[in-house]
Amino acid sequence: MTDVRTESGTRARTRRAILDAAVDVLTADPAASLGDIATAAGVGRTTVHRYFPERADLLAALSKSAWDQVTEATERARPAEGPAAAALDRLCQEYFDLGRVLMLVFNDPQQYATADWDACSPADQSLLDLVERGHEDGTIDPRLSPLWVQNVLWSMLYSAWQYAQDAQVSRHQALDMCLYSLRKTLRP
Amino acid sequence: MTDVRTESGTRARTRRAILDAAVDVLTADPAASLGDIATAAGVGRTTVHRYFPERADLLAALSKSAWDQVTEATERARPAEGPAAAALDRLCQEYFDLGRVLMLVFNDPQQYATADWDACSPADQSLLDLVERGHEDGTIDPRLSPLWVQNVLWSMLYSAWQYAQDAQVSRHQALDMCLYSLRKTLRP
DNA sequence: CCGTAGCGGAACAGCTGTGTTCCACTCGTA
DNA sequence: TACGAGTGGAACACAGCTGTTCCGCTACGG
Repeated sequence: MTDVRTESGTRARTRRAILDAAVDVLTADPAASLGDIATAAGVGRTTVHRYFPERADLLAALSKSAWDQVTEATERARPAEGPAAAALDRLCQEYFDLGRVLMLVFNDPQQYATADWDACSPADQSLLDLVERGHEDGTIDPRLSPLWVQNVLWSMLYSAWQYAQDAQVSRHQALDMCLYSLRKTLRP
Repeated sequence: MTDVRTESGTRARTRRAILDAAVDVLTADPAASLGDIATAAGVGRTTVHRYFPERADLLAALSKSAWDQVTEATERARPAEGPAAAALDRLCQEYFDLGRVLMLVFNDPQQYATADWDACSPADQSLLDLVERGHEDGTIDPRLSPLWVQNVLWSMLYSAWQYAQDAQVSRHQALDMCLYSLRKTLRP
């Protein structure tokens, strides 16, 4: 009945509306109340509680949603194919498109850290593997450890999102800058 | 009487203790209560209110403190002397030492945005000037706009702090990685 | 030794967010 | 038309944080 997968069409739709609104509102103000989220979703606060009994449940669902999106994006980028540097390029582009959803799990990781997320996720792992492959095939600077590359990739993405907001620059241009800089950094 | 500059020795000391504790606690949990901060400072909650009547006053003082530290660090780096790339190196090192204080104003800029801070501060401005100088003297890649360099610098610093925490890596090594990567990115 | 500066703690009222319950409303559909 | 699913809103109790007041304590200097 309450199983997500066997939900009716309407229920699934309002559930999504709430989650989407939560992303919008919480990125703007991480301490926003459930009332704010409900309003943004065009929904009563009661309804929010119907779908997510406690605040933590909503946050967990949000975290899982983000996790799923990252996993899908990672698969789309086919990180194991071709030269490592090129694969990392694809990965970067895919992640960039996810946008705001990821700003959340960045800014307060401890908020959204659930059982799924805290451990080294498959997506994280495939990135680390990718970097090691790059060390071997000579397309990534061996002085840069996988963990450091991971850090730089994410923070560079963060920069790009910020840049697209602050400067009057298209998302495409911001991504270009990001890729250009990242390539220079990783180049052997 | 309540003027910060004419405070007695003891008052100045407890004021600092509260501010320091606030940095510690708020970096760990941005939504921490005043009680938590008071406890961390080894001080009664009443005392906190004696120095900072409202929460906003404490946050403003924190913001101002961070602002002052950034300004001092910027001056120490002498951003207008020598080749631009080298000056930016010095700037990066100075900023890195400020550490956690800056994580605060990053993570929720709208929290700490005061009249001083929101406008383009002298520190920000001298960084932007520095990059333009680098374009002219040929030590910084002209394809990278000043604003983008600013974004990258800060997020690279953030990476380094994160890296020093997560990986079992000394702060010095993290800074080395940061500088190495930044140099590669900015190189013409 | 006394007075004052500085502090801690208890107590209080007010506010905001949360979680819950209950009732009424509006749709589709059998 | 009657029914049930899905919803919104009002109302409530509860908890936590905040800001304030007041009282008692300690330490230090004249």
